Amino acid sequence: MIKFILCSNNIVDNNYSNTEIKILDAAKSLFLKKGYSATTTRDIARESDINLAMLNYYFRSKRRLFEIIMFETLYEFLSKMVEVYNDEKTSLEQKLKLCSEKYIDMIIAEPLLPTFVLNELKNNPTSFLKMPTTKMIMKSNFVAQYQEGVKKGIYRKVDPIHFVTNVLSVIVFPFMCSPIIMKIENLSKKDFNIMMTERKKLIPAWIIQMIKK
Amino acid sequence: MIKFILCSNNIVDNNYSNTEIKILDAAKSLFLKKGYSATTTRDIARESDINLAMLNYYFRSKRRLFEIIMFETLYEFLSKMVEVYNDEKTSLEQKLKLCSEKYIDMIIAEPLLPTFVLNELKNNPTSFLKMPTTKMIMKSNFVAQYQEGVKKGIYRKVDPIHFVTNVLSVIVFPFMCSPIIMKIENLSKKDFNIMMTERKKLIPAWIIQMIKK
DNA sequence: ATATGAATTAAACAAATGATTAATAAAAAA
DNA sequence: TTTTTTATTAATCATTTGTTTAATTCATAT
Repeated sequence: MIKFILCSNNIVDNNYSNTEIKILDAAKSLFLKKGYSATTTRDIARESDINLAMLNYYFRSKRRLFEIIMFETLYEFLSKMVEVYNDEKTSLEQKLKLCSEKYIDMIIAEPLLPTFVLNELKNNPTSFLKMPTTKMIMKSNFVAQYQEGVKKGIYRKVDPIHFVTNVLSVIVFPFMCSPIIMKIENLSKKDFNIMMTERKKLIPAWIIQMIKK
Repeated sequence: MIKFILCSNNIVDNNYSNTEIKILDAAKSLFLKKGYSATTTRDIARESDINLAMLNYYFRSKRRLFEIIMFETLYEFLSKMVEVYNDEKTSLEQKLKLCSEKYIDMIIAEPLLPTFVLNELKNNPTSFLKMPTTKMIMKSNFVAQYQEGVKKGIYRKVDPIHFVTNVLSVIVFPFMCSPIIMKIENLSKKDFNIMMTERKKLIPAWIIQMIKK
């Protein structure tokens, strides 16, 4: 049984001391903002207002601290996915609506997460290998419902991986382009979030049109 | 008039000496692979097989070298965009086909580019501000044709920024997820590229279904 | 109250890193 | 050829960075 927990806003049983939590919070914030290499241990010490030596005292090394944060962040991310995708009670169309709402809210709350995850994953794909929930998406109720629809002749047939990829693409990618979109459309951060909120309703409709015969 | 040119495979009039080109090639490759902070000047010197001091002799600082590469990379990326989007002879549907083909080929040739650009842009959005072609996409023939279609009642009406964002999302995002997709689908790099090549045909059809009434 | 272990601190270390220097080699100009 | 400019090299500098140490404070149990 894994005993992990990352940040102060998490609820799972938490063995971490105050100091550890301060370190983890600051480190997560900095790693997300600047990435692994650009974040120094002294940055983390300053931001969390602890003595530099405490980082190594509690977490042994910067690398190990990073890996704990990476694991927790990935786990949190994937858990929220699985939750929606495997709900037996909802239809495919409801799931589409639920997951775009949930993801968009989640990323508005933590906008640096997607770029961070995908970027650090590129440098170290093995950290993803360890995650249990990884393959669950393709075996989820969500995909099964799509394939049923194909059988019934309601939906067009494509490899489910394309279907899932498309859904995630139109949800997540715009956030990764936020600096570009904000620039070319002259949007404030607030305006941008309004635009993303609009998409909560639009995306399910687009996806349905995309697959419906 | 800007006189820039980055790498050996570029053709524009090139004032750079052999040594400079070796440095630029190695630096681009390393910056793309590892990002700015994780790349050291000694890495670049080793990879380009030049003396460490030559980097500062020719480019003054690591930061300045990076900015040259970033500018050139962005410029190259955006130029290819504008080319397709502003072609007066092609229809919207042809443009969709052309641009998904062109982008997918481009990213297959340089798969690290999207993550690199978006990641480094997050750290320094001003570098994008300097680019001239930035706002051209929204004023392109591509967008105009979509809006015409809306007027004619052929296409559903949404803010063009959503339309453009969606097109780019389904083209680019899958590449940024390549480690994930390869993992959950058990694909080799070759298999993955085949899958992306499939999408060249699929994407234009999806987008049309998405917007057509 | 005292002793024991855990938590915290300031200082220091060793390696890495961006940048510079001073000397030398090569190329171009005189 | 000689002079002058440009390119290249090895060595060095000053910081920065991850990590450790040794001393000190704090908390807890005896």
